[in-house]
Amino acid sequence: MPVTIKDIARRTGKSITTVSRALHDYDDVSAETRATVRRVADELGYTPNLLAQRLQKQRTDTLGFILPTFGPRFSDPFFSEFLAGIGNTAAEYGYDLLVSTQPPGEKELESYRKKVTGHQVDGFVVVRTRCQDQRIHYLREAGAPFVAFGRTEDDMDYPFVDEDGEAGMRLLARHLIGLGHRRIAYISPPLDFTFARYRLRGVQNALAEAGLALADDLLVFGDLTQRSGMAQARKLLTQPSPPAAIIAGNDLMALGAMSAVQQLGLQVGRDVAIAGFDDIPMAESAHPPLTTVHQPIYKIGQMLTEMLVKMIQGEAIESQQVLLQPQLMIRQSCGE
Amino acid sequence: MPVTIKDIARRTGKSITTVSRALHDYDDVSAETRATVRRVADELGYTPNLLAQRLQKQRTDTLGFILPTFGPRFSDPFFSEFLAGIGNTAAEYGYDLLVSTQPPGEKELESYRKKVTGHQVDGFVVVRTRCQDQRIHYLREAGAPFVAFGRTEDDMDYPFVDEDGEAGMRLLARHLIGLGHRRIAYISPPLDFTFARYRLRGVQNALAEAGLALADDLLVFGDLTQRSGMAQARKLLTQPSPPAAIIAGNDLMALGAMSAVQQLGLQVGRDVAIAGFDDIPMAESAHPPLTTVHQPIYKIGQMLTEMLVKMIQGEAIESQQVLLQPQLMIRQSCGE
DNA sequence: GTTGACATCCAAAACGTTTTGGACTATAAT
DNA sequence: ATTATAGTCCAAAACGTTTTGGATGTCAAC
Repeated sequence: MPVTIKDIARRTGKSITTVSRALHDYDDVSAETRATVRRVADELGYTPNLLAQRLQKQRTDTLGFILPTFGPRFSDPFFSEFLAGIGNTAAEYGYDLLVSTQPPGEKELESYRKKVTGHQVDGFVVVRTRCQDQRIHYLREAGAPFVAFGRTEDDMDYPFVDEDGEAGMRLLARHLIGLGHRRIAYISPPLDFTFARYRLRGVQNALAEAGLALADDLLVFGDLTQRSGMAQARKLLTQPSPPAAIIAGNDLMALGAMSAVQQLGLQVGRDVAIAGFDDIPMAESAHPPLTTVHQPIYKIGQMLTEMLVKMIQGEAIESQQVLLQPQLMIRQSCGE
Repeated sequence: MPVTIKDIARRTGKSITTVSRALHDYDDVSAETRATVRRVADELGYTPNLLAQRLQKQRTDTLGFILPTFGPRFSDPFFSEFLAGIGNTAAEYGYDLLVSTQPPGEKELESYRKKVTGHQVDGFVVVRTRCQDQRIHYLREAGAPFVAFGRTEDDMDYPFVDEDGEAGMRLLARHLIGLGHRRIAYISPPLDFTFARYRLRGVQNALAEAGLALADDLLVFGDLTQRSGMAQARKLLTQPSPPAAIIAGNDLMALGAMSAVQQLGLQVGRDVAIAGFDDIPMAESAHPPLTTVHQPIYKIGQMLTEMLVKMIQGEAIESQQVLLQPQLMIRQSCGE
């Protein structure tokens, strides 16, 4: 039923070779033939079978992106913005995007492998790197092109874009210290994420600089969700000697922490300072607006995709490893 | 370099036919041959070339989903949850998900067409239907399997899942009226979205029931983003006679409206009641928690995907058109 | 000793493209 | 009159599978 190149060949009386070449502007087909082939193709409503094209060309013009979903109800604004960055840029370069959702674990690597060896994608965007990241090991070993958002802790010989989370957290913690806070708590994301280690280090460093330390009872762990930010903040605030300021490892948890503060009848910014990291859109319009560290998520998606496409096309890329400098967004959640 | 069925054939001394059939458990290959083929395949690390498989089988085991992004910085928690619903369910049934981002408009339809006629996907999930939806017209005409989240206003002869937004808004508006509010404003999403019409109708009906009417100065339009919710709420509240309650057509705008209220030095729930629609995760932990209408987004993604897969596989589906009954989530943003 | 049934195998076609390596014609240069 | 040179064209191979339609051999039954 669908119209193929063969139909055009039959209709024009030309060979399929000629039709193919006419459609691709080869110069060994006369202007006249090219014109008729084009016309007939239009009349018949021909569109190439991309499967066949790809099988023949041995590339898919498709990028892979596996969304690390934790639990079924998954809703991280971080990822929708990142996805838009990748998706739009991929489209710009004529690439499609094959998206999977897959919680980290056993089957995760299998997903990557299947897509690589099954020739489903030309390359991968890896997101939210872990300290020892099997995905990166595998892709390197398999020789598949890929780029990553984030670093790893071991061998880092691969192209990535990341923001300097350590510097970001240092800025943020210094800001809080500058506001006079001494008891500063930190809600850390799980430490198997590389970014979590950098951010923790940033907090610790800034505190150490000021002669302070991150006491054990002021370091808690959340799972990046708002819910866990709320729970952990409540835990911190109902201690015998609660902190005066709480930094969360990401904005979602910070927003959760703000809820906890308010539920305890306290006022964010006056009674307790709250700060986050990421600067998701929600941060600006939260109440009060959240002090945080900006991360240009959309742009990072863009940069990564451009790098990946260039790698796939064999072009040289200027800088393989980009470390972005963070920008502090001072708003009202830490007081004036 | 990659190992093909031909390599296995050579290694085992069998034909490629036999190898293929051995790998697929046909019963016309001896147990012994099957075993050796399997062993050699494992040794060589064979994985089928999915492109070739698909070309031959004339199906792709891939579902398409085109994300209607508005503007570059796009971040709607609604979609990340929906995407997780589709993605996880698709994976469960062995389907991949091809995601594009594409603002509504000219090129949008071209995206659909290219993926359908190029045999890139077996079917589509269409989201956020419009009153006259070209996408649906096209897919119907092209005979491509698809399901939609939402209805259209004209011909509705296609499989969809939707929530009864009219009923939902009626519940919500009645609730506000029950709380004693008379001047109730509504921030509507653009009316080319079908769901926007239903929701508006729901508000109007409930008001009419109570002998009220939605005055012209109490009906404004936003673009679904938080920013526009804030702007429109500000506009409403700085009028000569501001409303006592504001309903927003979705949660994101409601959250924006809450910000506007607070920025004007008023208190949400006491001075102005605010309500939304969708019940995104953020709604529950907003401050104060947002009264809204629940919409099981993840589950809708699941249901749609299951329907679509069944359609593709030629199975009958029990109900082609599902209209979910809404559930009111009463929280604190409208007072006690 | 033919017939049928069964088990096991495989060559070739097919899916829809692109590319290779010419073939053919007409004109220009020798 | 031969040889180049362009300008057009196309048959066939290739990409890696699956499926079709037998082929071959063995064994039992008649």
